[in-house]
Amino acid sequence: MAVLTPRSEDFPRWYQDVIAKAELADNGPVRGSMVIRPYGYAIWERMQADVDARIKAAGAVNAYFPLFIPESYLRREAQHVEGFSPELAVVTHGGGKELEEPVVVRPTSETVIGEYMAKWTQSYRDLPLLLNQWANVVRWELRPRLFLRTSEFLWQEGHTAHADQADAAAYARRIALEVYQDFMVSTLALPVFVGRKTRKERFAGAINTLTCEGMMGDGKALQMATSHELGQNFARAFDIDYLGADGARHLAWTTSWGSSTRMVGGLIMAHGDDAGLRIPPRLAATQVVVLPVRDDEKVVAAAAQITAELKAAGVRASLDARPGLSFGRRVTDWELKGVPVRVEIGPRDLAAGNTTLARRDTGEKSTVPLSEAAGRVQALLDDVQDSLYQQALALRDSRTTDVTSLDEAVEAAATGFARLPWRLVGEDGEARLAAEALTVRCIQNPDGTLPDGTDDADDLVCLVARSY
RNA sequence: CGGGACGUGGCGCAGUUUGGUAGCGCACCAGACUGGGGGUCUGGGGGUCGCAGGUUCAAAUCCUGUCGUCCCGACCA
Repeated sequence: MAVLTPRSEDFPRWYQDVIAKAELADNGPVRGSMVIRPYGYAIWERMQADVDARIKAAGAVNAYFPLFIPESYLRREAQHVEGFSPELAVVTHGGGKELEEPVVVRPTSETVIGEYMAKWTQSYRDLPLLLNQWANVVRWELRPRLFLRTSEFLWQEGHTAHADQADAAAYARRIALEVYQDFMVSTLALPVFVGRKTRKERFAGAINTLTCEGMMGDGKALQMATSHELGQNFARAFDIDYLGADGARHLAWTTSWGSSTRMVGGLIMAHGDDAGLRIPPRLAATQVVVLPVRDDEKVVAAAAQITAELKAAGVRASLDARPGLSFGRRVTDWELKGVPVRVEIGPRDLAAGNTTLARRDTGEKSTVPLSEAAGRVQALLDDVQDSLYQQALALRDSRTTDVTSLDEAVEAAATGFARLPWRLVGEDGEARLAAEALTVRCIQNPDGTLPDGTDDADDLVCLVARSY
């Protein structure tokens, strides 16, 4: 009687089981809405704190813009409104009356922020203007999946204005690499392919979209974050211009970039196993749980002491001495929740002056003297962080196949990613792939780095996969 | 919007064919024994059977209508 549906049997079902059993989220009352439970929200808060610090390190500052946007704003940028219209939630009534102009619930904030950027940008001295906001957005979804695709989700959206295209392009690139990729690699222990989206897959209104694509446990791709060069499209629509040093008026160049609660879904699917979630130590709100094996005064006292020592050493540790729950039950609970390391202590350990350390990533256990426990735990946490990354990387490498034709790509993408020269695909190829439920996830340089600009140089490669 | 299924305690389901006054597993509550990988036992609480009509002595079950949900085909962090 397994706790969860095995991943190999039914991956989507496994995903839902993990969310329910680890108490991450529930469906909301309105179809497509999501209730994020405390344990799931704690994961998001840790992600937020880390991403927020990186955004600030990149020079952007936080602000807040309204949830309601005049419908007319959306219309000002043709591609933008075309891209978002089908998924807009529109408010037609307020205060008991029909509104003269409907307002939309923001699906993203380029338009309102553009309006204010235009006010705030007078001189070249006001640039670059680097803004970010943490907010909820609404995109009415027909096929909701908790964390991955819900009608309302939480995210961070950055919006910047620059004096010239090169500066805007460099910033969009910097965000993709230094904020998103580095966060995913260093904190989420998740390797990502960073590349450029095809013209077809671009954000509505962008001239270039950069993406971080992760591989999930079933070989499907998940777009984990995106960074867009918006060219002068929004600057033109919202009159974001400035007086240059040359005394002439110039149109600004803008960017936008976002990462969302979808990353929680990526975390689950990239690292989870048949026993539940596996949270990388650097992300985990609880890094270590200390479990007394029996409800015995001495054992519990020893467990409490280890917990205190760990905390004093800077480890995020907690004690689980809940009476009435068997040891096995508590172990299973924390495995489901993905806590990286367990410290177990029972009468036998105590008599020998030992404690048992168990790592979540491999299940491996070791016995160490009580006096050394705190120090060993620190080292173990570093090990788990590294090992989760290596496991995710090994999976991705083993399921990424270099191919030389579209037919081979279709075959390889049945189980993972196919990499092939972009010139073999092109827009016609994309249409053919779409018929097989496949998409070009991103375009890269042959060495896997992010291409500069948007030119279709001859040697570019692309990654093709099924995706969420 | 086109095709398929389903609505029965919190969750998952049986019961519907052949009407007889609602049951199982998990979860929950109380107590006891337990505790080195989802423990056992005893007792207990909780359901207008989606909704509205109708047929009948009697409806979860039959009839009509209605609402909702889920799955499959065009977009998306």
